[in-house]
Amino acid sequence: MQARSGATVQAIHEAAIQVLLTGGLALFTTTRVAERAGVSVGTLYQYFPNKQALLFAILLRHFEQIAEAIEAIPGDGKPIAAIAEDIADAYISVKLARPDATTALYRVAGAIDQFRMSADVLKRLEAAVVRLLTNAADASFRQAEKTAFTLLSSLAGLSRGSFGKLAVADDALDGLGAEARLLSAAYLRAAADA
Amino acid sequence: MQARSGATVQAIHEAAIQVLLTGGLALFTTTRVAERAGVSVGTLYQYFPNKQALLFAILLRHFEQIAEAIEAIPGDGKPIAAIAEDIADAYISVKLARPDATTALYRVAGAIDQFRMSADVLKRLEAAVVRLLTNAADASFRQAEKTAFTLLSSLAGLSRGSFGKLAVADDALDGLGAEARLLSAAYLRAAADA
DNA sequence: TACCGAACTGAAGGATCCTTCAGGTATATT
DNA sequence: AATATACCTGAAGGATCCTTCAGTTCGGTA
Repeated sequence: MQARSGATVQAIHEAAIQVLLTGGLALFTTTRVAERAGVSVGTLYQYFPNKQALLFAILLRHFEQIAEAIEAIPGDGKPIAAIAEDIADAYISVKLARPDATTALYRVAGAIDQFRMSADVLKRLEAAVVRLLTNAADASFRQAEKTAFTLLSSLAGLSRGSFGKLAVADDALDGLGAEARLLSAAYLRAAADA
Repeated sequence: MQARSGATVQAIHEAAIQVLLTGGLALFTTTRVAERAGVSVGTLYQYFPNKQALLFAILLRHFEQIAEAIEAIPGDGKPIAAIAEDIADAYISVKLARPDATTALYRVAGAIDQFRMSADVLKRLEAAVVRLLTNAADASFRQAEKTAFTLLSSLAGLSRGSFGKLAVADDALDGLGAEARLLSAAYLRAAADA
């Protein structure tokens, strides 16, 4: 009995991403999403109180996936260089796993007050990085929170930039992983206490 | 005779930023912008063919300001460390000069197909950075374009993240300049040919 | 089979919004 | 002062869109 509804939510979720991908925010319509999901608008509203909530839900889930990926990194005292690459890999791998979803979500980001609505997930993300920094074998961080924030923000920027460029250059994603590792390692080395 | 219209365009421009700042994209309405600018909707449509064009215009101008700031950096062979800090300073200073405008524009970014609509300015930005990298006294860059892109993207991410955090933390901008310099210098050092 | 609740449908209400255009007002020129 | 030109006004047309809800279908149960 739950099977039906579960599949429906999943379908709506997926349809939302597709609609976002094809038409952007401007054509992101509850009716259109429902249609694409193969259900009626009424059904959509049975699972999401309003349009914003739907938008927020898919954004939230994406952040959670990134958080999970970073939390899954073993925390035993590895050298900072290794940690840096692990974080970069975790971050980028989630983005690359669903390039379409990633692209779609970058279009929503502006419309939603990201920090006010998903401050918890962002904190969780930051905490996951802080934990890794703190456990580094060969370095310590006086301002681990700030360092984690800068690292995550810059990785986000690089990712966003690369996916954005995809619209005009097919090879925009080439070497993204390598650049992310380079950036991550360089910054963490520099941010560590001398 | 041109004075009137010039002031009007300027007023609309400014009003657009304010409206964006108060209500976000959802409440960004041609009528509202016109009202805030102290003119009628008809006047707005005399200078901008449609809503998107207005949005695009303010986004474009912002990018141009950043490009100008980076192009203004002297290109004589300075060490890479100095160049890195110059770039970071130029970038961040534009953002900090009008924090409200910056915040407002980050909300538009998603709605507009950034790369398709302003590819020229972005290329110009990238070229300005490439020029500086090429003229560095103590380093050479095999892939100057890619390095410039990564640098700019990561700076954008850090800036965006910090301004976004402003909604929940008043001191989010503290130390932004220092972090940007640290990030920029660390990455460029690492990206330079060994 | 008859019944019940969960899940789903989709037309319609109510609210904006974008854009146009016929007409008004200010400034400059002759 | 009269005329031409540049600017500006704002009501209204036309198009969506979000959201609701009375009614229908489906899966399981007695």
